[in-house]
Amino acid sequence: MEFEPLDQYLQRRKKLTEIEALGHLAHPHRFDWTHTPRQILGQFGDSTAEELSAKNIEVRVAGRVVALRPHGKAGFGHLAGDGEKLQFYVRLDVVGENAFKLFQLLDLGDIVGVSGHLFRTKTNELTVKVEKLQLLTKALLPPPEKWHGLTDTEIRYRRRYLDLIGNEKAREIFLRRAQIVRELRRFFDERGYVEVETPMMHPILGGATARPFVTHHNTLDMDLYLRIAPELYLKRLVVGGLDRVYEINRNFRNEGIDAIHQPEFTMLEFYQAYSDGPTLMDLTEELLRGLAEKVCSGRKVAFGEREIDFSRFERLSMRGAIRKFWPAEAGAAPSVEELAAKGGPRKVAARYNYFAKAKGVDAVESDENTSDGELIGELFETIAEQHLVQPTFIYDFPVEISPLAKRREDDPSLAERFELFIAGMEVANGFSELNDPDDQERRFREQVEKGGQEMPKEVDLDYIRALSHGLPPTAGEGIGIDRLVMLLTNSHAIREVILFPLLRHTAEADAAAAAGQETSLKPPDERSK
RNA sequence: AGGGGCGUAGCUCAGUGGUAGAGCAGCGGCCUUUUAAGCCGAAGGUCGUGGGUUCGAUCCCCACCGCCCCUACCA
Repeated sequence: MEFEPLDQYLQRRKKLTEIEALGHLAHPHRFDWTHTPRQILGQFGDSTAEELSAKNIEVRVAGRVVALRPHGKAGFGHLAGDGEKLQFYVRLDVVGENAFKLFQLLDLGDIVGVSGHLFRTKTNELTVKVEKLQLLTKALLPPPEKWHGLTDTEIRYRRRYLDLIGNEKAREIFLRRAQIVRELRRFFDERGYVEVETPMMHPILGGATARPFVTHHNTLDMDLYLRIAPELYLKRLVVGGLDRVYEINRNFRNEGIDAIHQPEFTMLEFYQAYSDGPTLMDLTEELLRGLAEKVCSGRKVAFGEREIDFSRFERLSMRGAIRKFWPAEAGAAPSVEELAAKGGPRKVAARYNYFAKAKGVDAVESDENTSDGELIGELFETIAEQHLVQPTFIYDFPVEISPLAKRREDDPSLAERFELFIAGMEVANGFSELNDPDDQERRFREQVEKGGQEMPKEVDLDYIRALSHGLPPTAGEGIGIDRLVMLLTNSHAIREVILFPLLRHTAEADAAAAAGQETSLKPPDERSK
């Protein structure tokens, strides 16, 4: 196989042949290093030239060649490893003719090991004076352009390895993502939660409202859905006596792709028996504040032009948010009574839409079947959601749009549910879990009757059975990890925080398919010839 | 799906209705403390694809393809 840019690929192959002719192995098995570049800079970054020569420190260090500055019979280069760059200095009279020829045949991107003593150059840069140079791997293709890094967003996503080599920022994002996930685990582990893994392939759709991906198990001859949420399995575990559980894993939703949506995304869900929604709001605040402090070293986090302040979380009821952000030009904001009255939300929506049409902004969408509760949800999303930049909990969701949440004791039209919004994005969703099997079965049946691709086709009877065995009063919550990582890394597209985001398939793949190469996932007997 | 933007050397980008330009990378040469090393030299292009207007199109027009952004579904 040959790759573009072909001239450089062939040139590098030729150099590799020359290197082998010098007696070097193309792919040696090991290199006994003593330090990584990061460790050397960490340990000796403060040592003076005198200290270094007095201590006579010998190191063996490996990494990718990211800069080369040959000077005739000597030369400098930089070696990248472990996220740091270390300079090395090669002299013909030190390494000898053979190794110096190897140095001259090096290309940017090659992986080498150098052995030698540390010193400081004229410009006071900590440097390895190379006594022995070894090729560890030849790079047959060149690294990204050295000034601008890799800027083509498509290649950055499709060939993330190049993005990681060429763009320090990309590397930092994914290291921080790992740190965030580590802190989340620590937070829940410390509080006695058990981490579990529940099925990714579900026989019945449930746990959220979304269009699913469908797959098929051949031996069982059974259609399965890639899960849209783990919720119903996690609550089964609480029935089973795992009073505190969490899962960090992928969900799959067959919906659109944009700056804040990817078909597979990572969700943290956690459940806690003998608790309720309002308690989780406090816990969430503690969790996110602590994360910001640990990961971003402060409660105030830059996000684009704005600054997100995790020290204070606003709390607003959904109806209150509609009132608060009701535009003045649309007349008097609706009263709480009007929003709560039967048929009230429809009148309010009509009033808003009259304004929206005149003003040319988005209207509230509904039809004759839209319930009061659904209209409240629509009003909220249209009027308020975009304004929720600082961390804000919205609570008191209509029960119609909360099929798995417990009703409020004092108002059965409202669910004891909240969502957290930051920078206009929904980041978390939590509630007191509905644990009345009769009410749950009724709501499931309503969903099935309502129909649609995003609704279950059948009632999950085993889940009702589990509830019938008794789910303690429980609170649960889901937090979108990708969006959280966006906030804490100042990233404005979800693709920046997912290593290999899904993209349209490539012209390259299409060409391969056209040329008759097999790219289909169909079983062999169904493949076209 | 609709609206907007972009597509020129391997990369980052200039540019013009009259046969295409820089820096970096690559190639040859000089250079034993450089660091966006430097200097000299040569090479590199179907200007996204197809059609149209024109004496002549990379440039103007149309269509298509690809990517990005916004809007709609969605978390």
